Amino acid sequence: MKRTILLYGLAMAILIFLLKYLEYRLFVRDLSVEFYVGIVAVMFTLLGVWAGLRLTRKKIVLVGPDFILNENELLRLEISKREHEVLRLMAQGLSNQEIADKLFVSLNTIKTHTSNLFLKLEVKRRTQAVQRGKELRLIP
Amino acid sequence: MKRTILLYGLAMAILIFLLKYLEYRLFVRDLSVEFYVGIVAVMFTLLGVWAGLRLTRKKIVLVGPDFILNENELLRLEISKREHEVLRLMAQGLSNQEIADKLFVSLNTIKTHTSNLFLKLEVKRRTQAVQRGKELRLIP
DNA sequence: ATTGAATTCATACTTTCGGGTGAAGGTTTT
DNA sequence: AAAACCTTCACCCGAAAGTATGAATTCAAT
Repeated sequence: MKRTILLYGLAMAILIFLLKYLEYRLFVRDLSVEFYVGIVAVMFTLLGVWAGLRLTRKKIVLVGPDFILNENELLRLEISKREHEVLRLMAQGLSNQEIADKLFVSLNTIKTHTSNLFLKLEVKRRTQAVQRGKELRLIP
Repeated sequence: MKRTILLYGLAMAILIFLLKYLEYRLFVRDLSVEFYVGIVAVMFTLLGVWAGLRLTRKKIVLVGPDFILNENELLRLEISKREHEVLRLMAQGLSNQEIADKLFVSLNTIKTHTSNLFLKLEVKRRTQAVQRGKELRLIP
């Protein structure tokens, strides 16, 4: 905050210096006052934008879509589409049987997928898999 | 966005009108150019601050501590301290046995706690309990 | 002091999970 | 075509999780 104020003051000083310089140059050359005012207006608008954002920057953060799939990790860990899908459903608290029903495959198939997932994610339990999946942004 | 630009334009128009008015008044009264420029600078600085914040406002959000315990829900659901603690550890991917070891109690005790938690949270599995716990802000 | 809730533990039983192995059918790549 | 990979499924086994019931202990509140 103190730093921001100092920076603002510094910027102000530089601008005032520039303005004085412009004032000297432009008045000597007899340019219109409107043009001069325009430059002042533009410069201070930009300064205002900059200062305003700077003053609030520490409290703000960009908000994008709150989940962006990390496809690199999927590739790196060699997780297939089906496995990814199973991981998603697992993260929703479904049992293997429920996942099997939802995907119209057998319970054994899901077990295979989950086992492979645990290997690839280097975890031992589904709760940990969900955690890890979220950490790596594989699931929301 | 379109609205913002329109508002900015409108504000600009008003300011320009005011400036013209000031220009007329001040020059008639023979006030210094520096004073005039100062007013322009201040106004456009403020305009810049306002416009800058406005242009980014939709993308920003206040950042506080990222977890605030919802004690009301704990009371409402009649979840005891011990149960809450178990829920926390459960959310960290620990098995019942690991939780038991960490709390220096028997496995059976943890099972009792988890069972009661599932009843109170109205879920059937630990993965769902973790989900629910996060939804209700009982755990980070 | 008694009531009531919380915590602890046990036993017994069922269900779900997870590990290991193997294998058939399909697709893609080489 | 052959190799490599994905998906599917099966069977077995042990471990973990979850359900039900009952009970002893502690601790706060009435």
